[in-house]
Amino acid sequence: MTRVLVVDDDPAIVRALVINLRARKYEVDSAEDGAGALRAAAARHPDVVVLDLGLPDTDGVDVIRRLREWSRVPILVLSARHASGEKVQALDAGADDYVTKPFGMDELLARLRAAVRRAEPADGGDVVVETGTFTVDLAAKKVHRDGRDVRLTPTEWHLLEALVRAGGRLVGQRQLLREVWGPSYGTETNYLRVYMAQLRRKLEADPSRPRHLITEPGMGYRFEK
Amino acid sequence: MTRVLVVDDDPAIVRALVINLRARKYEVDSAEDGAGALRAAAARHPDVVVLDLGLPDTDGVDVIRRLREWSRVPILVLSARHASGEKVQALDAGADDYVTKPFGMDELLARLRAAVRRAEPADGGDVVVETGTFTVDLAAKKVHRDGRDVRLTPTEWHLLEALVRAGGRLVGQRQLLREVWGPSYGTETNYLRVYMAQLRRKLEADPSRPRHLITEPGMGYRFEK
DNA sequence: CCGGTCCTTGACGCAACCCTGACGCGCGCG
DNA sequence: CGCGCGCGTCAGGGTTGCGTCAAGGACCGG
Repeated sequence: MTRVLVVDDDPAIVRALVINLRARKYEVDSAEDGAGALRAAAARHPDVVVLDLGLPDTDGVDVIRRLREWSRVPILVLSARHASGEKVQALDAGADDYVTKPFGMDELLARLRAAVRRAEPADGGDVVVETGTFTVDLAAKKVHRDGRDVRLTPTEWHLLEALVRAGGRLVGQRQLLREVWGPSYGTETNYLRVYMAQLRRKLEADPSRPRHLITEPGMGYRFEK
Repeated sequence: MTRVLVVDDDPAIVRALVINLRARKYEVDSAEDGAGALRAAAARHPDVVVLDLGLPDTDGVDVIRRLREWSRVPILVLSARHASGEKVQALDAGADDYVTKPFGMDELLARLRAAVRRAEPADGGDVVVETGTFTVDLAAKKVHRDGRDVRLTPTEWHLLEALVRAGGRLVGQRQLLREVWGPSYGTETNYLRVYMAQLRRKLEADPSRPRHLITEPGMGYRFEK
């Protein structure tokens, strides 16, 4: 879950933001001055900071600078000042975006999404699924087993991907055929038999007794961790 | 030097931006419609795009989406519309920032600096990638091998860069073609064969048995350390 | 005007992949 | 008990995809 730190000395604005963000499944912390903001940022490591420039104790730009000394968290500045000098200062100090009050909530949320989205892929969001015998990396399109890479043909990979993406649920033969071979297929269940066998030969410890690539007779197939 | 692509159908705005940017030592390209923008982006690989939403040929949001299919270049949207719906659309399509006309030049420049600054370290996590046989310096655009520089042609470099930037993930042939040759390509897989062979000849210890520039038959290519 | 570099394009051989048909087996049902 | 059905296995043949080489043309600098 994405964690947001909201910093503003106006309780009304904090409340409005907290309610809106929580409703959208963000995890929200808040602070009402610069010192509290820096403390909260250090303690909670938010994924994005919404920062009002007009704080009671510190100059907002100074808060940005202090934050930037050790963190790259996206900072979205909120300010009542329209003067371009303020904006330039804040942005050059390390802010990522600058929104003037009064602001539209949906615009702010969109800017927030943009800021978070940008920061994400740096971490590397590969989806890896592990079983007792092998490992599937959906992002890298790689399969690992016993410390070695397993070579899969395109069709084999598509089939495995469709099963793994289903996340343990049963996938009907029709659906499987459509996903892998295209929408005009649906009855060629022999394809499934052949390629499931090949997958099991490459991935299962005992291909004749599959533990992860399970067939549900008459219905379809299922991937189990 | 930072390369900027300016897209606007109003010559006055383009001229103003070009002059201001050039004065600040940016390298500037420009386009006046969506098609030209996509072409220029593919050909020149800008570090940031300034994009007007009101283009004559294409919907601006569509340009963003097309760009995002193959590129992560920061996009700064310029628009005369203040409606928040437009902003949300553009930002969610993949834009990084949204500025309404008329805009202050210094504010725009500050937002541009912010966008570029953000993008730099994201790519530059490991600017230098080493393998057992050769070294790729993404920042300096140089390849080292056995203590000497390897001379790569522009196309060879683009291809290598696209693979290395993927960080071990498989890159599909379509995507590779689009990133290197531009969005209008996608089926010319023979290009890939020729240039992969040249890269392997220059970089692999045994070009006929590549260890780092791997082909996954029917799917794409992969760079491995 | 000439030489070199780089990109594009075509042809060819070879390996790998996809499809297909045949067979065996277990199971349920008539 | 015989039969049909669904599934797993195997092997062969047509086709595709990949690597390689070489030639033609555009572009640039001398």
